Amino acid sequence: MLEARGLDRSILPREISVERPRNPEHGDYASTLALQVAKKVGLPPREFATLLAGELTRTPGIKSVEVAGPGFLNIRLDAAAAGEIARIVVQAGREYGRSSALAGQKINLEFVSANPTGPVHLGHTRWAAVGDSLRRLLAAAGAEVTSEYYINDAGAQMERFARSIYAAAKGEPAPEDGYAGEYITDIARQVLAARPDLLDLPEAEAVAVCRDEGYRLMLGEIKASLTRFGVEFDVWFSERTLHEGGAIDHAIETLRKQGRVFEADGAVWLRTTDFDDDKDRVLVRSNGEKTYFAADAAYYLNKRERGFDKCIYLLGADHHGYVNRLRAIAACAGDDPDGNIEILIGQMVNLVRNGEPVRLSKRAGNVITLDELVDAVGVDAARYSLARASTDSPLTLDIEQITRSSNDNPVHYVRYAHARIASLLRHAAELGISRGDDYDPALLVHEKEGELLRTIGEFPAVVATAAELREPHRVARYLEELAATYHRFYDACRVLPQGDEEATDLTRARLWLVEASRIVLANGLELLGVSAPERM
RNA sequence: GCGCCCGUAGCUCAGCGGAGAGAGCAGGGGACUUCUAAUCCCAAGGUCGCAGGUUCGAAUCCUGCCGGGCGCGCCA
Repeated sequence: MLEARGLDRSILPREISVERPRNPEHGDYASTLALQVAKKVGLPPREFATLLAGELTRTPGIKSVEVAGPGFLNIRLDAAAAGEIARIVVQAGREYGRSSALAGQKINLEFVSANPTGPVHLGHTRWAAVGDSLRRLLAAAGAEVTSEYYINDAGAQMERFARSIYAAAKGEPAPEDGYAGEYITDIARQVLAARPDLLDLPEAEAVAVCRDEGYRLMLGEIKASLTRFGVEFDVWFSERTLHEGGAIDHAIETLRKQGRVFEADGAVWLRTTDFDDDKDRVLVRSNGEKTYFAADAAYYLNKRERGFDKCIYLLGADHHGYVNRLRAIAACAGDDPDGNIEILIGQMVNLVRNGEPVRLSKRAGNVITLDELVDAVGVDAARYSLARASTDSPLTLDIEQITRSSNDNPVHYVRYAHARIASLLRHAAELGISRGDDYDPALLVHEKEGELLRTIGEFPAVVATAAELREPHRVARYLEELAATYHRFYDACRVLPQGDEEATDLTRARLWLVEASRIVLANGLELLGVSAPERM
């Protein structure tokens, strides 16, 4: 058609996008192609669209193509073609939604990484929920992903932690720069139980015992909390091993070879200002101590040496000042700061209780911890509530609301859809009705059936996009839409026969659609780490 | 002062170049001899912070303001 008008195909965009319009009146698919290229073709958009429509209408499976508005192409499939998606979903089962969009990428995904000096609190919990979903998403998109927790067990905070436990063991208040909170007292009690001789030891030795035992106990508690939350880490990486194994010296050497290391004022610096950082960073202090930043650099280089093409960091907004310096580490090492390293910043989680904002402080004793949140609302509601919001926005959770009523959480709406399907399928089994092998999609002509088919067909694209953009909340929002579409279908279309009626071909066709819907709901919830119940 | 993020319905938040701007909750009115009414339907609710610009088209991109959050150590 283009050639007939003396035009070259190069006027077409590299990718022709066909999208699913929000408004069902705009067809099963819609394209803005005519609007985009009409000017180059030299025709009014509507006229060009009409030509395209004529071509498309001759394509098998397409029922109609109409031109709307300024030149939109609204495409409708015939029922048989549209219904094929249910067969695809049922046959793919748990695999439906997986893709190879990110195949070949070896990704290191680091998140939570809470200091082993206190319990996992709410800010970390947001990352636990989002990070673990992201891990599942990246894997579903075909990436080879390793989840990793960086344990900051080498700095001065470990010393403050140890002295805080020691003070508690002696029944004294926490040191001024120490950690307060009941968990310190609990740990002190456990340390005393394990080492009844603790208070008889020389102070330096006792503090060392408190540090080692406290660390072991605290890390165990953190792991237990995360495991209970359904979050798995492939690697628990100790900062201390970087110091002890000479990795920091090795890193400094590597950076020095790149010509980015210099000495000034008796300290060793990395010239991060070569790459967008506000100021250069100290690697080795004038007193000979290596900085936390030096460990960060060594850690990044260690990941790269372990073969990861892409190192993703999930950090809280209170650490966003680290973004440029971390990127600068990669750049100083000769890596691509836009490719080998990727830093995601999540905004704060605020809590409201009785109308009063609850401030979060790790030092204070009244922090909301992961365990407390889970005790209050359960794993499913907690994970879902945290994962359904974009991490770009600060999130306010109302403790009273999510504690008070489970119905206030969209997670129940989605899970209920799954339970409702499971119930229907049980009922079908009791009646001896099965969907059979002969699926006739042409029978699914009801408007609500069409909407449901279109929605389940979107799932793979949602998963791939969510993985590429690192935005798990897209999956949650999609599931809410799918659940709503299913509930509307259920309301409008009777599936099983009533009374003395016999099962028909339509009954069986709808059972295919119902099973396909169940599969997509289950696969989507799995990506969020939320359970899909058989009954509620 | 500099940097990052956010300002969309009463509240919590989606949408981030396309077609009267959406969901959940709260509040109003309907639908249960139901395959789970934990649902559905209807009505109501918005100068998409403000002002310019780019575009056939802007909540969406650019610039500048205004408001809010968080950061800017030879701390970790």
